[in-house]
Amino acid sequence: MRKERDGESTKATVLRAARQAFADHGFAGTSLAMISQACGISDGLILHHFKSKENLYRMVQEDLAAEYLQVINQASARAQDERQIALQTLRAAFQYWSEDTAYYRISLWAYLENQSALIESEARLTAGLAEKVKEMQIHGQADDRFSPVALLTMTIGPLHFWVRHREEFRRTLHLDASPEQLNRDFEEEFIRMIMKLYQPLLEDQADNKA
Amino acid sequence: MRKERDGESTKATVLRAARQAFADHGFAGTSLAMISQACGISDGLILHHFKSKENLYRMVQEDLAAEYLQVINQASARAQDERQIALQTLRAAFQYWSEDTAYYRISLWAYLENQSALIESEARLTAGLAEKVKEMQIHGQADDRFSPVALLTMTIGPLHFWVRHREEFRRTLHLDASPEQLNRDFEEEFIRMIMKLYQPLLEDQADNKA
Amino acid sequence: MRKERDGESTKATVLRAARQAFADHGFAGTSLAMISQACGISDGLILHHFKSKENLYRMVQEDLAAEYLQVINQASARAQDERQIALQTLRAAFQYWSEDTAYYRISLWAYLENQSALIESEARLTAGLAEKVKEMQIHGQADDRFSPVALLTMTIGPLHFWVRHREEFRRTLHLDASPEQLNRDFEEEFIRMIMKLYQPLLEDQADNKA
Amino acid sequence: MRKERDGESTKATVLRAARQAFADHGFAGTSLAMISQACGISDGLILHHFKSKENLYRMVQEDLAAEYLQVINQASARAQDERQIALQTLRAAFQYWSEDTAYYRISLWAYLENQSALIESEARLTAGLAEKVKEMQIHGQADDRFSPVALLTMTIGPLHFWVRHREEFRRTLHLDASPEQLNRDFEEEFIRMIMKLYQPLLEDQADNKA
DNA sequence: TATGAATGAGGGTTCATTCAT
DNA sequence: GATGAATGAACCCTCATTCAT
Repeated sequence: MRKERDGESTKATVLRAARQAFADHGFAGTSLAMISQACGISDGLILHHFKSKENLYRMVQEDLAAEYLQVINQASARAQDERQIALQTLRAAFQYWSEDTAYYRISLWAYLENQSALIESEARLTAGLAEKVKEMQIHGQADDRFSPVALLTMTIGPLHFWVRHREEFRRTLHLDASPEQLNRDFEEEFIRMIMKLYQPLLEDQADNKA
Repeated sequence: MRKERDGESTKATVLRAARQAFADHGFAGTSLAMISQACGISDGLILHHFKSKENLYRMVQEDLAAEYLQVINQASARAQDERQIALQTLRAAFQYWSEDTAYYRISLWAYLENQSALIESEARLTAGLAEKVKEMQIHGQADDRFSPVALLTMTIGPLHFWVRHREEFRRTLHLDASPEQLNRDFEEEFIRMIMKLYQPLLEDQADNKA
Repeated sequence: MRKERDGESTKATVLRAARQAFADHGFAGTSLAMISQACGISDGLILHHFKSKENLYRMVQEDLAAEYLQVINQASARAQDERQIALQTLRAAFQYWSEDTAYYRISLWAYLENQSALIESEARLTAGLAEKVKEMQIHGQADDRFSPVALLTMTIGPLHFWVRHREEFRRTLHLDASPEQLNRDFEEEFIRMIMKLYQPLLEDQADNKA
Repeated sequence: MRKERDGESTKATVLRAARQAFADHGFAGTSLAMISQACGISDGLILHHFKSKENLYRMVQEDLAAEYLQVINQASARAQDERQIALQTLRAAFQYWSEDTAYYRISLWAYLENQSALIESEARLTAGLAEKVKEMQIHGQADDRFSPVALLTMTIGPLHFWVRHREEFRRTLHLDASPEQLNRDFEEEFIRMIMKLYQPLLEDQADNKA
């Protein structure tokens, strides 16, 4: 059948199918046969290009990490006003995860399966974000009574939680909006909640306290 | 070898080992042989007691769900002051997850592997919590400019995130406290952040706005 | 549950269930669990009474052989006219097989599975029948140009074949009679065919030949 | 070990061994390990080529059905005189079954195990034969006082019975001819019996009756 | 007599991987 | 680059049988 002899396009095809399969079933739950069937490329050839299943998994993860990083970076680059960088980044992350759960799911799988490749990429990202929060605190843009790590946790944690549970919410709480509408609504609420949380103590409040 | 002939204790032994194994490696990643080796009970016997691997998994999940529910209920029962129920529940959940990640991990696995047993138990729990948040809003104990779902997401999401990433934080941010200390510190910070987030608009703030 | 402590009735219950199961699925295809489930008696107890699965199978076969022998003997005993013994026997066999195929099926299984218990009982029966055919030939009641074995084969073979294929005939040849009616019709035709086949050469035919 | 890398020959080898094994022990009684050992091909590879044990069984049956059909068709094609087609077919079937009981046994297994693949092929064959018997009756070559189905049963039934019991006959009736001789003798007797049975009523007999 | 706990072997099947073509 | 034949280990599960109770 497939005799195109184009290694690169073959690899890309495999990576696409593998990403979906790994996202759906994790590393252990995905067999090369599944990927092979999904993209019409014999498992022999898959192994020829990627050495081993584990290596293929790693490449999928690296691909995803790079893609995600790019999305985040582009978002902060797009922000003209420097004060809006944080906001833009947040929105970009939210939208990226909302639209395609592959990254979110594979990142979860990787965590559970102790596959560290993705984890490390995420760790670097987190460290960068923590640094930015600290800067915001220094510039009086974030409440400095909380540690950067704590604020970060309050920021990203809900995003993860939302992506994972939004459908369940819709079902069990009988919310009647469409998934898309629900998502947009939450995004706005989320931004407002984050702003309330981050808002530094107002002077008059500080006075009140005294 | 094993000649105890006590079905109940055998089942308990298996359940304990299975919980650990499933938490560590998920359903697909756990083989009966692993469990068998971990608890010294032949896989034939495991199947004799639990019919199938899937059923064993389900029972592990049911066990966990019941255990967690009990912890939560006991916590809210212990609270003397009615206003503190929410706080107590939050602390109990935080501590339960912090001490033993089995529940958290298996719940994640179940989500990823589309095993619905645990999911449904969680869905019921979430619905109950959303109801409580709504009541808090009615009684003026929570900011009613946000939807209950949104507040809930901002509450539980960070908990999940913390449990999952605390070690990574310690490593990449070079935090020098012990894991236990770090955990206690975060708990306090977390409570304070939640309180800030939930705090209803003060009247004078409302005035300021106007 | 079952605490009647009546070994004999237990054995009988097991034998009944086992006969059906073995008839349906053969020796290899029947598991003790199937029998156990069918009659509500634990497989431990089944083995306690019958030593082994193989022995249980043998007992089922012996039961069947004895039962069949009795039917045949009673038939020939009922025949008042000595000349009708053969006919009665034939009819009895036909009816026994037609009503309950357990004997027929288990006899087939035994043949295929090289389980000799039933085979030997059948062999003795066949030898007896061959002897009777020889006597009929001596008394001028059967065509003596054919060997007893050949006549016997022409007599019993069709019976077996009919029992096995009657349903298939009904289906593929679109015969519209009820199974019971079809069976009765064939029985009569069969008797007539056998009589034609057995009929000794008439004298005038012999003359014609000369 | 096996490094031939010739899929077709491998499949043929497996089919040969499988045919024997299934004929000997039936579907349930045959394990892939048995076949694997018999032909020196690992069960993994067997499954690679045949997908499943059940599918392998089906292919064995299809092979046999095709082979048998060919034998039958060739026999009737060989007959020069049109009146001898029936006879030739009968002889061919008799010889095919006598020489190799694989077809006969597997057909029996299939009947007992309710595996319909072979059954249907046989059903078609039987329907065709019934049609031919009817034609013979129309052309005055077969006694039309009997139904085609009845005549067919009297024809094929004894063949089956003979193949199954000839050895038993030899043993219990102390026949001293060789198996081959016995077989040839029976074939001739069988043909003569069939001819007597099929012979239409002679006119003078009809007269005698009147 | 009766149960069911316990075992160990073997069942069919899937799997990642190797290798000849 | 591409296929699919071939392997062997591991998978879940079923089985007949033993044995403590």
